[in-house]
Amino acid sequence: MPTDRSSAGDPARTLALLWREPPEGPRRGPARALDLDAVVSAAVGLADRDGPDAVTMRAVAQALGVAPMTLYTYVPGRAELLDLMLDAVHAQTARRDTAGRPWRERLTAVAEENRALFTAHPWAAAVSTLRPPLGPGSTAKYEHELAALDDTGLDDVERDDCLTHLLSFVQANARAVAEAQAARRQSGLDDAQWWAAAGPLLARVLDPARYPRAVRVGAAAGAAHGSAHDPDHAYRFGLARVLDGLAALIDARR
Amino acid sequence: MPTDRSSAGDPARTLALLWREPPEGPRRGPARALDLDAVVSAAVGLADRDGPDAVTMRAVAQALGVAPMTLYTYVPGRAELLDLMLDAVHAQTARRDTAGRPWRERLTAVAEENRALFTAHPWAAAVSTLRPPLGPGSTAKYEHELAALDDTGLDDVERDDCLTHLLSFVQANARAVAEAQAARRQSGLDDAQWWAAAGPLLARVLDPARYPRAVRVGAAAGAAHGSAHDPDHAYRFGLARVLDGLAALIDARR
DNA sequence: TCGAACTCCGTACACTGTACGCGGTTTTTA
DNA sequence: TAAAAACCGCGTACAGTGTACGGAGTTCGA
Repeated sequence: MPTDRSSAGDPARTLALLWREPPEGPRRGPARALDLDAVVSAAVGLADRDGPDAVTMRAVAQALGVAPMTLYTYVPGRAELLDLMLDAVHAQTARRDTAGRPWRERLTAVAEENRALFTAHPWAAAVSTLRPPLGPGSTAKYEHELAALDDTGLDDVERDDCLTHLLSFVQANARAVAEAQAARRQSGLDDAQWWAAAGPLLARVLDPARYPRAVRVGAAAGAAHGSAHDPDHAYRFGLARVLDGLAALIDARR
Repeated sequence: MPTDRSSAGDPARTLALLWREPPEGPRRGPARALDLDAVVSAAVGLADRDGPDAVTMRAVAQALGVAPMTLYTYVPGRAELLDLMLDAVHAQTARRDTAGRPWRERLTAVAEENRALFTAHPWAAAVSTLRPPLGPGSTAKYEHELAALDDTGLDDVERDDCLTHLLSFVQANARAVAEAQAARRQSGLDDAQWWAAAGPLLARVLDPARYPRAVRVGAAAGAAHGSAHDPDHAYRFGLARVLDGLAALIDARR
């Protein structure tokens, strides 16, 4: 009987994989054909190209030229694979050195780096970050990002709060982008086609007398950016607001 | 041959359902056993109790005492059902009248109302709001929330920007709550059990020399709120920051 | 009166994650 | 040196998902 007890959802097992800690004791049996990194990077490649839903165990296996069940000797299950994927891309993110620059510029760089991550890996926005993988990649990322809050006069708890707030904003924005992408992929309709189909009915049903502000503001917003919602604009607007909000806290501290 | 062309993903069809516009022309065939509201509220009940994944077509059908395929005479598919569910709960949200109060109080009320919505219906945070259902419920909600930005000196586009920013924050926070709930439901581990299992390995691997800020700040944050991440605290902190950020814009306008 | 349109729905299909167990390979132990 | 134990790869199978298709029964307009 293997020493594996209820493998799925075991935090220790997942962490051991994240940190690439080989199970203690001597190994027997035939040499492995693959290694964990190969599995993870095949999955990342799939997700980058075809979206998060493309990461099925069968698809990853096929990309690697093995049978689906073979993956389970490398990874306890799909959920853990996603954790590993996230930590892997966290490890690869560019980290600008902004030491000595003003805090606003440093935090802007952090936001930009995260935005770049989500641009390169849109699926990453969709996987939960609440309880982050806590692997080497995520930890290094966290360390780097905390450095941007050095010399702000904030205490440790506040630094975590500020960083969480900033990253949560960037992630929310990235999710909006990813959802728009997914919606287009599934429906096969771009924004113009959607409005062409929906417009007549909406015009009949959106009574300006009943919804004066909604109709007016909706039309203005739609005209300003080309579409109903422009995530790029929302990012620029939102980032400025977030930094202004943090400024009220940080500049008061010193 | 029915007049239905490629029913799934047809915006006009979905909008007609949202606004409860009966298809034109006379109806034949036997009287319907259910109506759309019954289907939607059965689905909402299921989601409220058992989470969004519990809303399967088979489960909804069983709750209503009909065969699964029967649902498809009321709703084009699961995606549209989710849109209808969202619009339904949007229609039911409490809307405080804060006319005459200062803008900060009005926006706080809007945030609070949305938070209450997500508390009552955690699944709602998970469904995309990028391109909102645009049904009567969502439209009335939008109208109400825009009223909170009356007399702020902002132009129409800015009002939409500000509201989107605020709501996006509240939704991101609600998603964190929902994800934590889902993680607990699936793993069967509460926060203490997770740390008990993960702690030893983390202690060995999180080298304070390599990750000085991460270890220090992580520990401080974990000690401050009981757990690794406290969404309640994040909400209070974040809302204050968001309002401060908007203040920099609004107070400059007048 | 008859066909069209509509009802509800049984069956079937493609797809998912993954439990179980088998045969072969390698290392450790007796 | 032989047996046992642990491991690899993986074929098969199962429960679950959304939903396409088409049939049987019902109601209405022509």
